Amino acid sequence: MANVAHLQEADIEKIYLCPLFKGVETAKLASIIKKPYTKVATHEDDTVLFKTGQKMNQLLLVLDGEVGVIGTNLWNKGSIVELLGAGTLYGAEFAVGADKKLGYDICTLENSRVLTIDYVKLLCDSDYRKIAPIISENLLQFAIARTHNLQARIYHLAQGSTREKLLAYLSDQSRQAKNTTFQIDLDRQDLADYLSVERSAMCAELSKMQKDGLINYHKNEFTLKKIKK
Amino acid sequence: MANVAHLQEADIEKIYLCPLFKGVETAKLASIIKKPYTKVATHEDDTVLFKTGQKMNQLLLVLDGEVGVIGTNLWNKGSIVELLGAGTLYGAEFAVGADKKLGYDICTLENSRVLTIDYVKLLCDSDYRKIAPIISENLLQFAIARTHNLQARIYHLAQGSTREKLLAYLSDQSRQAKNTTFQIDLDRQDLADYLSVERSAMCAELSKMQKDGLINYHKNEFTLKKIKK
DNA sequence: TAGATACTGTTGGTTTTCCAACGAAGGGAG
DNA sequence: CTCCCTTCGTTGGAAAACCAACAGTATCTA
Repeated sequence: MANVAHLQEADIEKIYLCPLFKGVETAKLASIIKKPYTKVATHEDDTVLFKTGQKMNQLLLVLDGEVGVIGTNLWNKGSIVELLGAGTLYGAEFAVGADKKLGYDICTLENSRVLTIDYVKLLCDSDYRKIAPIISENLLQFAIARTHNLQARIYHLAQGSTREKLLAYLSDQSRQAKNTTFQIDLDRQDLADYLSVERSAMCAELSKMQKDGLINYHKNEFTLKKIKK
Repeated sequence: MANVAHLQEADIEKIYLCPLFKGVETAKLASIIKKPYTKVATHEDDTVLFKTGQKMNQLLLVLDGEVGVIGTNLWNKGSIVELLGAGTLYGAEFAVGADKKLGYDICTLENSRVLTIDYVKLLCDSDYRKIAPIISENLLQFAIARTHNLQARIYHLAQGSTREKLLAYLSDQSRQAKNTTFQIDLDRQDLADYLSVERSAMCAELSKMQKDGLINYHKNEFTLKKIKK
């Protein structure tokens, strides 16, 4: 059950930090998030915010808690496609283009506070129009960054075995860090979820890979032992 | 070894059909593809066109043949992330934004004819500037459509078992067709590649699913037997 | 310091997938 | 029609992943 809530100081910060709003004057942004088409609400865990097939006409910013993007097949079996933690903005893609039908359920995974912006109304707002060019540009950057992230995950997920998934993921992390030694953000469970494998099996595979001399690791620090060719 | 080639009548058609150029006057488009920064070349199969880590400064349109996007890990093991068949445009994402580093190899999988547009030069062309607003808008649409496709594939790939992958994929196809009976575009091998499973194992699983009363199929026509709940 | 609470690593039995090989069912082409 | 070639389905042994249960380690708090 949703309850109307109010913006707190820390929330404003999260809004400003959204890539979509980068470069927008804070005063102008502040005026928008005080309009009536912007709402903040608290939801219990396991609350469905938007349902598959429905028209998506809201931007959604998670202020606290965790929200999941859930794919559901015709036999009503659901699975988490993406996690939206605090500070994550979702739905910007739907603000543009003809097909605004949502392909997933959006559902709270914990008690959460969520800000929503009705962008049909937003687009009509004359205050918005002043910052629209910046946001349009940001939206393009945002969409493109997203395609890169999604394509990377596809590369990782499409590998046949757990070992190959790990090697693909770790290789990309190493490239990003420009170093064969680097830290990763995810803990074992989150990494297993990201790669869609069992945590325990993944741990075992990491052990083997270390024994086989491919990698070294301790906690979240990994070193890749590239073979000369 | 790349050979310079020339545009044929059928090629022009493929260019016009690119979503990126939708709504652009054909005459204006024709003038651009005759500029020196647009090139057509034939390549033997297994030719690397662009390499991981290199700066991507070209749009790439496959005119004939097949080109693969290949992820390669630090141990030089490669795997196909995406297939680019005839008519496919690749690289538009890289024309915008700061990080233009390519994360994959682009490599021909057959003898292919490929058109490339150097977009650094393209962006400077005064003829291009006249159509730039349309292309910018198209690019945004293109990027967004791409995020939807990629997210869908992630949903399918992230399923734990072959059966679940198939159910997720078929459910989405059914939704698109707005019908529980529908045809799919992919043959068995392509579907198995898309879902990253073995073809034979997938065939066996389809059989079982039919025996279990979940689906019916014949060749590429499937019917989903949704359970009432 | 002791206890509670994550997070990580290990192990063994069960299930699923891979893999290679083969048989069956369709199309063309000669 | 027959032959060739491609696609689709089946099968059985080998390999890998799942799963549950448990042991080790670090951190935090009382």
